[in-house]
Amino acid sequence: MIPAPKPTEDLTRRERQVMDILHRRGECTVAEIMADLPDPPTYSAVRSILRILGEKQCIAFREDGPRYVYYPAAPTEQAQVDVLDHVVRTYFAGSTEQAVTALLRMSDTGLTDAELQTLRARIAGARQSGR
Amino acid sequence: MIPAPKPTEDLTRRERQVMDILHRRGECTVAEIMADLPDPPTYSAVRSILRILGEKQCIAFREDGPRYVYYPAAPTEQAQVDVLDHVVRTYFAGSTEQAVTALLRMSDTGLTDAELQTLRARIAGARQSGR
DNA sequence: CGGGCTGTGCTGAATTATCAACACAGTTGA
DNA sequence: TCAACTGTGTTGATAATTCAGCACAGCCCG
Repeated sequence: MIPAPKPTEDLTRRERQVMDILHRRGECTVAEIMADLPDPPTYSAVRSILRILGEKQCIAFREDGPRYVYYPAAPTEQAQVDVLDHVVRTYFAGSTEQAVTALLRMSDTGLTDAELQTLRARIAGARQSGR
Repeated sequence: MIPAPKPTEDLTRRERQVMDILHRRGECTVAEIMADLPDPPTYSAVRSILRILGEKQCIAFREDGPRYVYYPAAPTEQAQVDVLDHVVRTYFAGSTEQAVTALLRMSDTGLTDAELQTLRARIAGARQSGR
C-alpha cells in the first residue's frame, strides 16, 4: 500500500497556509515561509509544521548549501487540476462553463458581457459537436 | 465596525468541510451535513461546529418546521469570486488565462488542444483591443 | 394519554494542532 | 582559531479544536 495518497482535504489551517505559500513561490526556505505567514509564529513553530507536512507526504525538500529548501511533493500541474476540480464541484455545481464565465468576468481581460456570451456558446457548441 | 468580515482563510479543517458541504447543497439540515462529512462524527459534534461557524458569521439558519436549515451567510456568487481569486493567485501565478486553459482542458467540453489554443488567443486578443 | 423519536441547548472532556525552548552542528569572517 | 551567526533535531507545554453526553422540548402514532 502506498504510504499516503495525499488527502489535500485533511490539512489543518496552518498546514494549508504553508502549502499555499509553497505553491505560490514554487519553493522556499523556512525564513521565507515565516515571512509570508499571516500572524507569523516562531521559526521553530514553522519547522514543526513542515515536519508534519513531510510526514504526510505533502512536501519534499532538498539541501541548498547550508539550508533546506522546501517544495510541494506533487507537481504544480497536478495541484492545479485537483483544486480546480474541487472548486468546480463545490462552488459551481460541477459546471465548468459557469466557472469559466465567472473567471473571465471577474478578471481584467477586458471582455464584454457580449463576448462572454459568445464564449459560452462556443464552449457549449464545441461540447455537443465534439463528443 | 462590522462584527467580523469573514476570514475564509481562518477556518479549521472541520469548519471548512462543513462550509464546502453547505456551498455544494445550498442549504441543509444537520443530518444531511453529518451524512456528507468524511469520517462522520456524532450529531452533537456537528452541531458544535455549526455553532462556531455561526459565531464567526460564516453561516445563517432558518427554521423549517421542527428543525433548523443552515446555509452560507455570503451569497454563492461572492464565495465564487473569493475562491477563484485565491486559486488564480495561489496556483496560477495570477494568470487568469492559464486558469481558464487548465479548466477547459481538464473538463469534458470536448475541446481539442487546437481549439484551446484558439480560445487563449481570443482571450488575449480581446484583452489588448478591449482595453 | 404516553411512550418512542427527532431535534436542540448546554456543558465538559479528550484528542489534536500549534507553538516555543533548548542543545547541537556547520559556516563565516576577523 | 574561535566567537558570532544561521540553521536544524528534538522534546515538551500551551492553546485550540473536535467531540460526546445529558437534560429538555415538541411531534407522531399507537
